Amino acid sequence: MGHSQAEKAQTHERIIRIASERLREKGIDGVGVADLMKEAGLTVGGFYKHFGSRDDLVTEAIGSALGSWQAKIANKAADGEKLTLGQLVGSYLSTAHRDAPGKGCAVSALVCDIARSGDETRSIFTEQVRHDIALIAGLLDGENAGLNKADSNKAQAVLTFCALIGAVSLSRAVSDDEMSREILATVEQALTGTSG
Amino acid sequence: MGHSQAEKAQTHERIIRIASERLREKGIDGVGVADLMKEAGLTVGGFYKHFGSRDDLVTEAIGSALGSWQAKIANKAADGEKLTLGQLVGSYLSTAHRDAPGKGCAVSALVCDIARSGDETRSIFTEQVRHDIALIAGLLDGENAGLNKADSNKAQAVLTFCALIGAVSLSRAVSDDEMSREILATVEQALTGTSG
DNA sequence: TGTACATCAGTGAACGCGCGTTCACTGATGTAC
DNA sequence: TGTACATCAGTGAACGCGCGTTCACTGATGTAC
Repeated sequence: MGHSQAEKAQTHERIIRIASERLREKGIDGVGVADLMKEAGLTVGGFYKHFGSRDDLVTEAIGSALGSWQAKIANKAADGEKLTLGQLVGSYLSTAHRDAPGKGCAVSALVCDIARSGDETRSIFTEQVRHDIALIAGLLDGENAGLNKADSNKAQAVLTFCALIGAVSLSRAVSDDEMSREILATVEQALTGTSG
Repeated sequence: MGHSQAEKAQTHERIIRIASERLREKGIDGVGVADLMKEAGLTVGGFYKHFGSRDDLVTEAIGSALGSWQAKIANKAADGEKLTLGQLVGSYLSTAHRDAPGKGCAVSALVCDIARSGDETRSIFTEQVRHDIALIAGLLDGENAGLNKADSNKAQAVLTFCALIGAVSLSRAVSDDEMSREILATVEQALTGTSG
């Protein structure tokens, strides 16, 4: 039952990290405060030393979840050579990503829930989407040597983003594994093959 | 408090219709049995004369919701001349559809929820998606006079479907109206303009 | 450097509300005679 | 055709469980002297 300032910060982050995974897996209404604290090795009561309410945690955890995937991509890009669109699309539309929503992109895991959420969450979400689309548009720069770069890249980036979100969402909801894989493979082919 | 066999069937359909709208609007966890019955002009207790449990209702209502949008499209096609891809995409990506999820396509309204649902619901969903993709592929027949019709149409239909779902989902979750409209307009342009 | 004391992260029981479900009851339907 | 009776859709109060939140308490941290 010891506690220092540093420990509190660690605990806080631990709760957020667990919550951000469980939220992506089970949805906003699928995670309970008691279960979350138990998984963090704590008891319920302590929760309110970290968050004003369950809603506050959800807002913070979704923000964290939205950022974490982008951070993963950024790390991958920073690690070695620069990231290509093909790599991004390939990993996004992989069965590994489909099967691990908790560690994956929060946009495709939570779009529906966020559409029903409050202004704060939706506003954080909006900036994330804006950022993601810009990131894709940037990657298109390398591939498209066409005319009207800025505008056409932006449009192509929006289409690409929508297709990615739609494909992963559908591949998770569909119960037929063959169809699920077909959706992922087809969209990957369309976005990285002779498209754009 | 009167009741005949015909009245019971009507009541059952009324509950399902209301539930299918509210589910699309508020998600699976967002609708309560008591509220639903109240909106249908009834009291809670009677619910179990129609459904074994809340889960049973949800399964049936989602099935109904998934079918209803397709039925709407079918009617539109049957009414006058035959439906074109441009018309389908245009109405799907309209702000009217975005702003009325309760009366719109259940796929984009509930993908995330369905991914977390039981086998029965996901299986019904799967067949609906299969059907929708076939419908789009059929519409592409009219427009694409290219080679390898069957295969390329199927692939293009999958991409189109994913983009539609993604675009509407995102347009609803984003809080910036300008960005929301941009997503819809950009994807419509990409799918009906010089794409494919 | 040691000692007394305030702070506060974490505990775990208890509270209270919402909601799905149950149940005894009502009265119109519709069948049996 | 009329009458007695069984059925069952719908009522509304009550139950019980889950879950978010509160609260009195504990004991290590870290500051004041």
